[in-house]
Amino acid sequence: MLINEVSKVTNLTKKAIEYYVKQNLVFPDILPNGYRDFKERDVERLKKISIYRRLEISIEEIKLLLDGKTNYTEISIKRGLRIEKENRKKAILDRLILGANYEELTQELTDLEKGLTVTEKLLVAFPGYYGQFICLHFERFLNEPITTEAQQSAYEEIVEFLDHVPILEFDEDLHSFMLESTKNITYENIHEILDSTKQSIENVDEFFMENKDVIEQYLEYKQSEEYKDSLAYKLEMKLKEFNKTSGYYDVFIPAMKRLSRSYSDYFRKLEKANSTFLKQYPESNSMDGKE
Amino acid sequence: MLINEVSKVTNLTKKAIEYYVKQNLVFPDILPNGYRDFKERDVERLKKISIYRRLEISIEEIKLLLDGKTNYTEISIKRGLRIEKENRKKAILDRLILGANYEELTQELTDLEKGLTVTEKLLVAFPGYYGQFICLHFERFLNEPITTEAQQSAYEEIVEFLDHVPILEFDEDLHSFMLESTKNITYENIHEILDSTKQSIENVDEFFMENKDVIEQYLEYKQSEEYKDSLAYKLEMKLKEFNKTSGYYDVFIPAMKRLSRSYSDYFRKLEKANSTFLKQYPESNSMDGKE
DNA sequence: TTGCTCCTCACGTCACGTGAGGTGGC
DNA sequence: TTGCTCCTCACGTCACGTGAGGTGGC
Repeated sequence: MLINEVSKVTNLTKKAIEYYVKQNLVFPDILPNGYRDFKERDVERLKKISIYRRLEISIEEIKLLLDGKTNYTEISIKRGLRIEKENRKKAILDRLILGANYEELTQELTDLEKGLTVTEKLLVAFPGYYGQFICLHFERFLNEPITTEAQQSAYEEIVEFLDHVPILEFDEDLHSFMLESTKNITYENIHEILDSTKQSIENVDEFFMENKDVIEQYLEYKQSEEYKDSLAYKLEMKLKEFNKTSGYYDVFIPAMKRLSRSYSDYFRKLEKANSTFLKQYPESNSMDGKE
Repeated sequence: MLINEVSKVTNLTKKAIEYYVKQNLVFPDILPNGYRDFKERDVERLKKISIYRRLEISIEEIKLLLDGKTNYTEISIKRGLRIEKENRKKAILDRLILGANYEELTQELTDLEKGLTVTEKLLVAFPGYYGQFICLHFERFLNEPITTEAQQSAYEEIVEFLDHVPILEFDEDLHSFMLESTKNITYENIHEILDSTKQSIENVDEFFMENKDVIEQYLEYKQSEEYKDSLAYKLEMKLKEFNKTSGYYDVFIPAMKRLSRSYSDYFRKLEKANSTFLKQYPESNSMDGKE
């Protein structure tokens, strides 16, 4: 099929198709006269690409999608963050309408941008779903203005840490395990998970009462051979190890506590919940990984 | 003040400042050695520009803002529409996560894009606040899928109309009157106005009862000499004239009724409200301008 | 030969960033 | 002279659009 016909059936312009060919998104055969010959498989790919582009997914991300190196979840998370950011900026714009003064808005913009910097760096520093999860987790605590010297230096320490933290690399199997097990999750889902975690930490006793069965089942599973042979276990060990050696526990978490009052409140509650948990189930390991 | 110092006090990069100079956003003096000499007034402008850029306002729009040829309201409206669009796209993306099929999503995307096309063309075709108002007004009726031939041809007629409608030009005084009287309005405000209009049309009798005093005061004002000398009157006449001669009433409104079921419902209610109104206040003109 | 399709450059977009190469000031 | 600042090109970015100029197929 020549480019003109492909253009008609995919509703893409010839120039767009040429561009995708040059970007190595599709690989038509080249006929002896130099004409591009698109097969059915190319046309199908182009149709997908068309949808993705109309949803404003970048060429780079489309490549990852088509190669199975990312999933919609990652894109959805980033999109959610982008929309959140636009909403915040619009809110500031609307305060400009109401006659707020420039100094004040400059300060607010700076605080907003600092929060965004940290979330973006988290997303870059930690791979896949794990990065998305901790990104949205900490994002909730990054809306406070930076007013003190201590906060400012904590912020700088965090940025320094995230810029130099060794990249957490997963082998092929762990990576595809994570992709596969999180492929149906959206931005909103993660928010729900985070909210319910917060809820349970606020009302620890109630949570333990209500979910006694589930918790015990979970603990049992975690002791089982089946679990210890699983990729989930391998992943958990890998993350624990990384958190210990990278400075995540020693540098990042303490700095977050100094940066954000709401985070240090959260952390205190978490510690309390954890000790309650340990009293009740002394045979288990702690609930770490939820900092 | 030389560029290095300006860069420090404004927190802009030298390259950004150079770019703004080249784009004629600021006009530093040029010293005999070719160096740019920024005055206090330039620095203040650059500080504003910095805020605007951080809010993602384009250079072109910043020019209009600084020249007083637009206000924050216009920007807020466009921003609101942009965010709305991103939300809709994210919703489609999330349905991709849930495994919706491509054909279906392609159709939805197409419907979405058609709605966006109309809103954008409305914004271009009608100036300032008036365009924003009717844009958001009709936007509420543009979320229906296009399933029939009749709808498709109505859509094409609307696009054709909007692409060729003569530009509604206001003189300097009308333009600045409109800018001035709408400068404190946000995207959300317009939505509130539209919603309350809709409410009053749904419950006409109640509305007339509750607002008897206000309505009568308003009608009296509209009969007064003061009103007939005002720019508001001039604006109203201009819009009425335009709506009659441009095809707005004869082409656009009928096509909208064919395109959108919800709009034709709304229109019918509006007509009923209008005749109730005329029965009650036969001396007044009709309530037109709310189509 | 004519009219159509196909191909590959080359340049433009938007708001700068990243140099290179040259000059001015102390 | 040295080290710093200033200046003006020139090229790159992202996802194409808009031609120009040349070739292939019927």
